[in-house]
Amino acid sequence: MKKNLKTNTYTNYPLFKGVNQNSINVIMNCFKSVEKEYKKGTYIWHAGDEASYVGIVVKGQVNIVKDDISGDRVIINTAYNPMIFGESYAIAKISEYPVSVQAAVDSKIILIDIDKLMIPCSVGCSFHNKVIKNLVEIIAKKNIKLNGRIECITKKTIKQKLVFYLIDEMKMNEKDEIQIPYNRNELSDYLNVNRSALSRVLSKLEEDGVLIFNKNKFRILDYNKIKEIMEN
Amino acid sequence: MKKNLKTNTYTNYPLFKGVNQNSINVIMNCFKSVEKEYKKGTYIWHAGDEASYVGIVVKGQVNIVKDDISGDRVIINTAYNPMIFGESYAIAKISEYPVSVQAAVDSKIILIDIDKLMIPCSVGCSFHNKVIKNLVEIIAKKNIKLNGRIECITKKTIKQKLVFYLIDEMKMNEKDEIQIPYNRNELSDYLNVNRSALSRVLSKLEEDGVLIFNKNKFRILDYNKIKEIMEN
DNA sequence: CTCCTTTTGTTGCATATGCAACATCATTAT
DNA sequence: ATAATGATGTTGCATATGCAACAAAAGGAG
Repeated sequence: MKKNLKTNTYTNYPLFKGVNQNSINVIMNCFKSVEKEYKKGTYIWHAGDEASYVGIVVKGQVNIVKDDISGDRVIINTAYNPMIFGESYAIAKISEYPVSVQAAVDSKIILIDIDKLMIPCSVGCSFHNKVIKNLVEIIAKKNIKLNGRIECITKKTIKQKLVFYLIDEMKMNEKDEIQIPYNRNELSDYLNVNRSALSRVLSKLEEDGVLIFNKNKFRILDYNKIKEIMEN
Repeated sequence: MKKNLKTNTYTNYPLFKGVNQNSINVIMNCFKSVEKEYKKGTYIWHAGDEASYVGIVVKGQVNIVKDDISGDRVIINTAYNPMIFGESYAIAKISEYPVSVQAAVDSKIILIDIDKLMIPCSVGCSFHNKVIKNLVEIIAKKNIKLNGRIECITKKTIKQKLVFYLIDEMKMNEKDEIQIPYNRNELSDYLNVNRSALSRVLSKLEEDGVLIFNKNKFRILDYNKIKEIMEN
């Protein structure tokens, strides 16, 4: 499971923005970080576990999920390379994770010890403070994303939630055809709607010529109708 | 409108945790902060405005809201003394506020210039870094609260949303009778449900002996029934 | 290829809730 | 006190969608 982290480059990771590879290597050792692989469907951690790590997605995709007593689940957020997850609990000093993290596909994750990350160390880690500053910016952005998430979920109809989500993703990727990181089941968990009801709405939208889709690829055809949907 | 800030104490504000009053006074001047009063219903800022300030609630209550094209609104969050708002946009360097902030009651707000807050100054502000660290912790906690918010909104029924919210508030206040910061209209915006439908559910819950309420005071009577509701 | 599993789409039915219109009660101003 | 305004509760109706059960399609393993 363990691996020599020095062989990888992490300069493109937001967490290490502005830090050169040599420093990252030092930091990584200083952090006592561990790289692990997770098969699709397995959990990086469960809600209720002791909050000890911040995760970096090296490969694959993880969903931050909340399962409830009645067997329902919501996908609260999704992280893929080069994103991180669990950082808020580190900073807010929460003792137990309130959410679970599950590998959506086979994934490779670096787990960093929370204490090591937050307490600047003495030797060799001159860039540690830089990392902490990066962390702050990441959290602030995630915060804003969560606001958008709430906006999406609170739309009245499935149609509106779906369209809001798709348009939002398209804006972010600056493309009018996007590939979403969810299958239907996951998308319904993300939008917080029933899967079959979602299918029904999707079929209707395609029938009405609003959009076309194939698997997890979506393209908007009629922006006027989209606008109409959102204004309704 | 303007006021000499030195006359007030701010040591109990999370933003100034660990900073003594003298330093706070220096910082406040260094920040070029302004104290303003807002009548109930007026806006501290609108979505789309240039993001220039972080707000501190000195008195009253503000709702962070998102209005959409179809005239619906969601209350994303609520801040009262001694909370702050708008800090994420400061740190994430977002140019326009995506949300509006409205005074829920007559309120007194300190507005701090974003740039002044984030860029450590040279003279006299030795505690500036401390403030920034406080800011980080605040954001992380808000992040976690937003997760809980999503969990609440995504409950299936109005009954479940309501109960989830009330129980959550009661846990936080460690009381079994609470006074919520919303009237019915605001509560419906917060839970993202129809006001009259909320009233209907409330009446039903009272009729069934699950809880009692008067205005914005709520008390749980039957925890078994509560449990049943959430497990259903 | 065939078999099995997973993913996705379809459909009938039940129902929670959005909506609108009105009633009741509380609050504030004159 | 009276009037006006706002907050809250009530109710009938329409409907979006949750749910369940099944069908169809796609993907993987042997």
